[in-house]
Amino acid sequence: MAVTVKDVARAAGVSQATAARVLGDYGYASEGARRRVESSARRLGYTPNHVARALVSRATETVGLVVGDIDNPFFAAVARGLSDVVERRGYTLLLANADEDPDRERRALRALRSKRVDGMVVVPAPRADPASFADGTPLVQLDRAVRGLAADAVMVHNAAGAASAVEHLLGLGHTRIGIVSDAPQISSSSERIAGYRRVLRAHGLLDESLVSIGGSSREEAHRAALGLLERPDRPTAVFTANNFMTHGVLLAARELRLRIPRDLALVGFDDLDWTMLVDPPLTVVSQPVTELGRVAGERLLARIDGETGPPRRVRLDTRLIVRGSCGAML
Amino acid sequence: MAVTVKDVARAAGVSQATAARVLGDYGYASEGARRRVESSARRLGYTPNHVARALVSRATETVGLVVGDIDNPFFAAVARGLSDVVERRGYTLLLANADEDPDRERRALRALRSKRVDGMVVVPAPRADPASFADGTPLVQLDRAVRGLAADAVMVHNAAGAASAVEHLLGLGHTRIGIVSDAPQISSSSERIAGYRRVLRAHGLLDESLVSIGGSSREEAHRAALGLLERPDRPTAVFTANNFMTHGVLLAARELRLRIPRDLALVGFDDLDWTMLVDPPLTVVSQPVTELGRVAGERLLARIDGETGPPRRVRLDTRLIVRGSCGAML
DNA sequence: CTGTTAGCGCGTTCAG
DNA sequence: CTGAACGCGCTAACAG
Repeated sequence: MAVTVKDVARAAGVSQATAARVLGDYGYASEGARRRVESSARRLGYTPNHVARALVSRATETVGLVVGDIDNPFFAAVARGLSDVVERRGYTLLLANADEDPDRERRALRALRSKRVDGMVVVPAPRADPASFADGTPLVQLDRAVRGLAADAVMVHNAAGAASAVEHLLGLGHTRIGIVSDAPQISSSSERIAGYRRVLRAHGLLDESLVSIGGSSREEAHRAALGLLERPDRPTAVFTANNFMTHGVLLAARELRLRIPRDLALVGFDDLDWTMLVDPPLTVVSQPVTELGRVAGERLLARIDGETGPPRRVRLDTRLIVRGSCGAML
Repeated sequence: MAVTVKDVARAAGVSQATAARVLGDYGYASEGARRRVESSARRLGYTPNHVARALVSRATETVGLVVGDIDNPFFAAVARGLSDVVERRGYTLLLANADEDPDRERRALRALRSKRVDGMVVVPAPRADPASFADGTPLVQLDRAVRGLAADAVMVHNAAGAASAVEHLLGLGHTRIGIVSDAPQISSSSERIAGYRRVLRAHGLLDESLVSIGGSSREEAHRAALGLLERPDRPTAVFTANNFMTHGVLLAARELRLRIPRDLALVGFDDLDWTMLVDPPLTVVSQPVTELGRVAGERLLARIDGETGPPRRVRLDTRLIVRGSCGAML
């Protein structure tokens, strides 16, 4: 079916080596040979076989991306940023969903490794096993870092971002501030929780009964939020550690007929398309998600290009965007 | 760096062929040999080399996905559904963004072909060139179909979906119903526009000045919506042909201080996470997006498995979900 | 059951 | 500048 270099060579009346040289654009070739080869390649519809090329060059020009779920807008934006950067260099993205499950993640990593990706960026699952990453291929972690894994990582300033949210709420006069987060086994979440705790503790306002920690899905966030908000002594403000948690709180607030911001102030982590479409528009800690993917891509390309040296950790800044979900400043 | 079958064979004291047989799990091997090979494979940390395997088996166990932009929730959900189906069969997803640009699409297709994907599902760009798809590898189109391209396609009943939206509006007493859509070169959009026109024409209410057709981005949709809604004789209801258009109309309505549904009724095509979070919750024509990806995956696998026969077109149903953006029934 | 021998398609010496 | 010859890592006959 597929036409090979050999076919083209025969048609052009040259050796396979010569044809390979002009098609692969390396080594010498006379003007005449080059023209003949190129024309018969076009005529026969030659398509280079990357898998054969990869076998000898030991480079697939492919990078792997392992995320929790591409259907989560955070991961989708990351994928976009990464894809933009690596595609410009001729790489293609191999995608795998791990669903925040270490086993699926291990399998995904094994598959990518078998396919001999030139490098990979991974958003590690909670309780990920550092050993499953250990092997020669360049790796950069994104959003979270696995304990005991010596590899590049690009993340945001999670603690500072969370702190900015809590301080904003404090400045508005709130004293009972809750948090809804997913598992602290996710390093970014644990850093956000830590930032939240640090600020409240400094103000003597930390109340552990207002800390609600649950699963990673919208549904679990919804349940967690209900648990926190149904109580008579519910918090007057809530900080959510990621977009799914924000979604869950919004749903719960609606069910309990809590008006935002009058009955409940809200600051979410991560900005999304729809945060300014809801009523009131949401005050959020925005993170440069696409940029996260781009920076991870650049880091990875640098490693693929042979950069050595100790693991590098890059932190990007978050930005508090004040909209309407906390009411007006006093 | 990488340990090969030959290395394992040597360590286990058997021939390379025998080691290959147990590692590849095909052909005969005695219990003893199998054990020795497996243990040395584990000890050496053997990872099968899929690129070598693919070279001889002529199957990469990889399928390509070409979408407009993975950052669009519609495409992300499609990717998820497709990924679920093909991963279960051991395939991995190779992802490419074409940004609704035929040139980028052509390049993406060429790259995927070079990488020798076993098949691909493509959401064709507007004005896509049928010729760029023509080649042996199994292909299924998703959401839209290219004119003159004889290939499987899985789509929704676009015209019927649009009609259900317009009829809903008509039933509520609206007589000036507008539409905001992206380019009709996208077959799904043109079918939605056609459905809209058909119903209104049947009622003698079609007014071409209420038809607003623009680009595919949120920004262009926003501008188009402003153009339609700023006029004194603006429509009392709008149907939007996809989620970006819905976003644009919502933004424009807010800027013009049009209250929904009192000043403007809205039905959107495509349901999203946030449609029930906005106020009022949006009435939409919901399409089974993840299912679209799954069905495309099954179609593709069938073709990869050797199914022959004429192109098959599959249409999935949409469903009108009535929420609050059109007000109450009279 | 096992080892030997060929390739898969392409990049890469190394003589001409 | 060009061709012959070899090897990347693995699957696939085919004799033993």
